[in-house]
Amino acid sequence: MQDSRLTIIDIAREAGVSSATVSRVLSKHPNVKAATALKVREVVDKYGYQPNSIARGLLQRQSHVLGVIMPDVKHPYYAGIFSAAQREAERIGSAVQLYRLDYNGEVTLDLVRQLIERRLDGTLLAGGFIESPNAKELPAILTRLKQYMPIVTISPAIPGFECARVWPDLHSGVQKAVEHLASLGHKRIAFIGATADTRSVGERQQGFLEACKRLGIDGMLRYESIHTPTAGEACVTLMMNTRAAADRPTAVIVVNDLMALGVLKGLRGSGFTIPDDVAVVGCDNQFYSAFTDPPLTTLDINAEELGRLATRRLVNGDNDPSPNPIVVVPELIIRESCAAPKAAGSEGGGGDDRA
Amino acid sequence: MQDSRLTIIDIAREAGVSSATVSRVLSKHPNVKAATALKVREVVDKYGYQPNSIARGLLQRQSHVLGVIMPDVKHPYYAGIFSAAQREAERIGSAVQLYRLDYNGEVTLDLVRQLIERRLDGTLLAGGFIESPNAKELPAILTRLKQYMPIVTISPAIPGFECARVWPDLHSGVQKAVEHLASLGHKRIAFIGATADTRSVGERQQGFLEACKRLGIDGMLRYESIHTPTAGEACVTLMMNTRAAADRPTAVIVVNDLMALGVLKGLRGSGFTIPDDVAVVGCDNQFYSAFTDPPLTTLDINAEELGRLATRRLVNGDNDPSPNPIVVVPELIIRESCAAPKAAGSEGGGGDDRA
DNA sequence: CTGTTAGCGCTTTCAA
DNA sequence: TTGAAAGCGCTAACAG
Repeated sequence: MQDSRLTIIDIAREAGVSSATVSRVLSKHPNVKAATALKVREVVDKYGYQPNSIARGLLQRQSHVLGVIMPDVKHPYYAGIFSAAQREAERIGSAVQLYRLDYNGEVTLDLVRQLIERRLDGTLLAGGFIESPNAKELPAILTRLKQYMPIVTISPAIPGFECARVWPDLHSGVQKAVEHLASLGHKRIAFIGATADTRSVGERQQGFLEACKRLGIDGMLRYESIHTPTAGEACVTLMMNTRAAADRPTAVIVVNDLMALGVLKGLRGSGFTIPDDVAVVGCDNQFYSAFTDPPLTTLDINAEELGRLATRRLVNGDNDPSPNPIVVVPELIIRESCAAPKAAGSEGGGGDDRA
Repeated sequence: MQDSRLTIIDIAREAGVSSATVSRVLSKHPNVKAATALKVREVVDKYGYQPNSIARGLLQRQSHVLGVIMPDVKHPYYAGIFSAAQREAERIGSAVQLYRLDYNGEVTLDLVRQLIERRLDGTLLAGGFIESPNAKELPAILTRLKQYMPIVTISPAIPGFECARVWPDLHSGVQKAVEHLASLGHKRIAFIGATADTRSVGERQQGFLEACKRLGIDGMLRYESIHTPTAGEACVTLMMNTRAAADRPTAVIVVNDLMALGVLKGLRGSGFTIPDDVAVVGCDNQFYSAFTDPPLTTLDINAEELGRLATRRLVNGDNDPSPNPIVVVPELIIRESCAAPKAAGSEGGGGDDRA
């Protein structure tokens, strides 16, 4: 832990040149005689000298660090975004720092202060907190942050604040799911995980409702703002066992794959066969979704692509002052969790003994 | 993007004091008259001045940044570690940067150079690359890195390199799994995902083999160095359909939960009932493991705890010069994927029509 | 092609 | 209790 005290001046002295020359050699500046460069490199290698990028950053006014703010990297959706951001940053020699913000936490002045003090080269924000309708101060805080560095969000438009955005077209994505189900013959479909809290969910709901209306489908919303497997299990169990067979949906669309995991389990636990008794569509296309029982038909919103595009945009920010959002179109991945509904009137699954 | 040019000198001038005084106020140094401090704060607030932590870092020789090097944050195990590292770092006002290294990539001089140039306050390493037996240069490279900053690894001991470590006791953990299966009456157990490449797997294998020997169990190793669901599905399908019912294991232990996902699917696909035809134990206790079909009995190696302890150790590094590894004891989470084997000689599941 | 010089924005003795 | 001054390690004119 001592070598780091070696400075460019020591190297310069040892090589019999000035620090400016060493600097030029190190940054591959052309105007250096080959012989001089060689000698400097020898000394650098001999002592294992490593320039201090903090000092360089101070002078050049950039840190070569990008910030990423999200609620939970453990969630595969965010992990995908973060991972992609890291790879993009790596390509241009930058590092990414992670900052956490609870799902419903507000972007606080404190967090913003930290980002600014660290003089990050840019910040990427993703997560429900951006969409929270009760985050009154959000626009002001983001506006402040934006005075100091470029910002890109993976989010719907934020009223009162403009910046570069990347966002999946959930609205039309969910419509694809409904159309798929309709083409299979479903007439009663439930959307599980509806909530008024986040706009990303709002877009899904709205797409769902519109498609149902257009296609003459009885679409029902099941509200549940917590999108965990546990919540999904409870929610679907209640829904199915609480109503007569004729009133039960023959298909469900779940707000995300994580919650769908619980829906699948709840359905199996109540004796329903998937997809025969009830078809299930998820949203996210997580790595595990091809291995559920049965493999889950789901909407791929391509988190990594979102992260990649957002980071790229952040990095090219200056070329691109105030542009339209980049829209990523989700793709419906058809697996085995959907089939045609059983003929109306026949047994509605194993749920009857419970109702 | 202009305000950041405001420096401590501007504030000092505006407040009619020297920059030293502003500095003292900002860092809550006691020797400042209350009135002076107040005036300074007023000016700071008025202009929204934000100190430059890069400049401060240059002087104080620390960046308040920790580096985390791992193969893939998208993998829930690594995501857990990284997330925990972030939280721990946050507590002490530090940020975490992610650096990626492929599973079998070597820790290169280039990566190490970057860490040193950025003058990180410490580095946390986790992942198979640390364990690769063919990484001949690893000790030398890590030794170099360690000259510049504290290092903690989440790994088995690295021959030729000493540093603080945190590691789960996989050896005894897997024994618990075997014991559980033995107590259920299993006599033929397979370990899926064996490999000579990584020592973390080696420890599992060894624990498995020892427990089998001790308990008089016919333990078989299925080699497969790629631990994906797809590989698990292929591996188990081959194993089960390739041998007569009497030779098939009645239980399998899978090297991790991710691969177990595929094993479960392969087994179902071949017509085996879980747990009656074959019991399955995973390893990791991922968030999805409670929601597989059936819910997976698994060894919880507690990635977040590993990450938390490792980070804490990194931060307290100086108090703790060259200590023993911290060992985390995994816990067997019993769910529904294991049961007693069916009476010997009875139908071995749906696999027969294939053998 | 190379050296001198003047900082980048902050902290920290040392004196006052 | 405060200020002056000397850097932290590097880069970027500007001369030469």
